[in-house]
Amino acid sequence: MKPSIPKGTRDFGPEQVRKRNFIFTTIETVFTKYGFARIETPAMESLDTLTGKYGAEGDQLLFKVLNNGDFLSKVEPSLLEDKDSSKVLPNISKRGLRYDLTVPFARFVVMHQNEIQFPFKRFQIQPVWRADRPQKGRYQEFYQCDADVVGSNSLVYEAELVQIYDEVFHRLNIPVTIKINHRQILFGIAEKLGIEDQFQAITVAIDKMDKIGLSGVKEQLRMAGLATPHIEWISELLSQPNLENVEHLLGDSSAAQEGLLTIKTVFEYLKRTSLHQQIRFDLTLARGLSYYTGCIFEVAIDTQVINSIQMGSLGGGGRYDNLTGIFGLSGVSGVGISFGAERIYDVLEAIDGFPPSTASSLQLLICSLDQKGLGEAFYIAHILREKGIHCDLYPDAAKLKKQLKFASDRAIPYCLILGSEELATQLYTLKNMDDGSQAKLKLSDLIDQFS
RNA sequence: GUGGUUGUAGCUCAGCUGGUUAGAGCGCUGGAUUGUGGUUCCAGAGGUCGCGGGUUCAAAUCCCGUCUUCCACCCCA
Repeated sequence: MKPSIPKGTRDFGPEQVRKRNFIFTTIETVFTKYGFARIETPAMESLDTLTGKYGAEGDQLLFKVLNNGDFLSKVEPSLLEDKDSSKVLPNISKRGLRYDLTVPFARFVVMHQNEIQFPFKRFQIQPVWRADRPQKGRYQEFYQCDADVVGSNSLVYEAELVQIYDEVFHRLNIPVTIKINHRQILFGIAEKLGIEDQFQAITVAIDKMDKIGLSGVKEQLRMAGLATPHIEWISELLSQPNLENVEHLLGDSSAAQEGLLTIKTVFEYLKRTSLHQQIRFDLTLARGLSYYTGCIFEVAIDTQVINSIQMGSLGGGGRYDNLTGIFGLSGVSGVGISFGAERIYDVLEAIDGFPPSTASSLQLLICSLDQKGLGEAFYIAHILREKGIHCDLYPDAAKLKKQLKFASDRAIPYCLILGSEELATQLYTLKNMDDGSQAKLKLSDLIDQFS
């Protein structure tokens, strides 16, 4: 059979793993510095835990795991005849692959609430799975890097998370804009116009601003059934999207007031920190229909600095008031952010931003010209490794040409050559692969040179 | 989920409206150099043309299905 892997999944070779780890360890370092502790949760969760948390569309994108055993025999024959998948599904699948890290985390918090000290700061870097249609930068298996704080309403965490975004992208050397908004400000628009029931339609339309422009948003609102004066009013609001103007136009909405105050407080906290990245209030940021209730964040490439790459958001997050409520623990507020590692990878690849590969961690390769030399090479490798020297031996007494090419291809800086002459004199030929020079050394001198 | 797109040697790609043994560059292997790589020269190996079916005297080429890739929606990281 021809080997293949499922669509939207990937293998990672050594070089890709190195580059990915550069991203992961950078994120981990910063998370840890801010006091977040790493946890891990299983790839599979009970389907009960996952379904209904991501909306009807999200449920469609969940990967379900079939029950073990003869699962069909336990299903009512009438159910099978109806061919209604949604009815049969609960009978044949109890588990699914996690869709994100936030819901499993909420489950974790509720299950371990008695062991956890609040506010609890945790981070998690693990793969998640979505049965989405793949595109470039969108996969069915991909990693998320999440940091969340639960059990506190304090806005210092909003400010901290902004700092984390700032520092991670500074360390990765990617210029970004950190956008911040507040759900209550968006709700204020609907409230002010007295059309609270249209809140979702309004946010979905506004969210597309940077993609389809003001006229496109107006068209969307029209299709959603908003009255023309309302559309014009929203249009005016969107064309003056700085904090002062929004305050002026929305100030008499109580919801918007709360949101505006929150944003101002966060900016106040950040005022005396030296941020490297652009941070901007952005009224058009809406973050879909997800569970956020307070501040929302999104990170995108700073197009003022880099305009050559089209790339969606590199991260997002926000505050959710009652995430653990569905698992029976109410009154726990949380705020969190996520990094899109796959997209960050693509950006770093595009701007050539990865640190240069030290192609080999090996300091030297031991080459032997005959069987006797190979035995000696094995022994010398053992001695050198005991001294902590990174070395390897070519596994056969192949042609020297082949062995040197092997070292050359792997950018190993030195080769030690063991032939009959070297064995007889106990003086080993050390070849510098950079300039081609050679020297004869005793084993003790060799150890001195490399340790 | 809707509409479109892609698949030829290890890699990047040619192959026009169907017509003999499907090509190139790079890479790989061997030799020039029987103990010296990264340069050069010479030679060689390597392909179920994504998979399955159909049309035809004849299919990499046309048709259908399927998988995969990428794109636009939807949504999202």
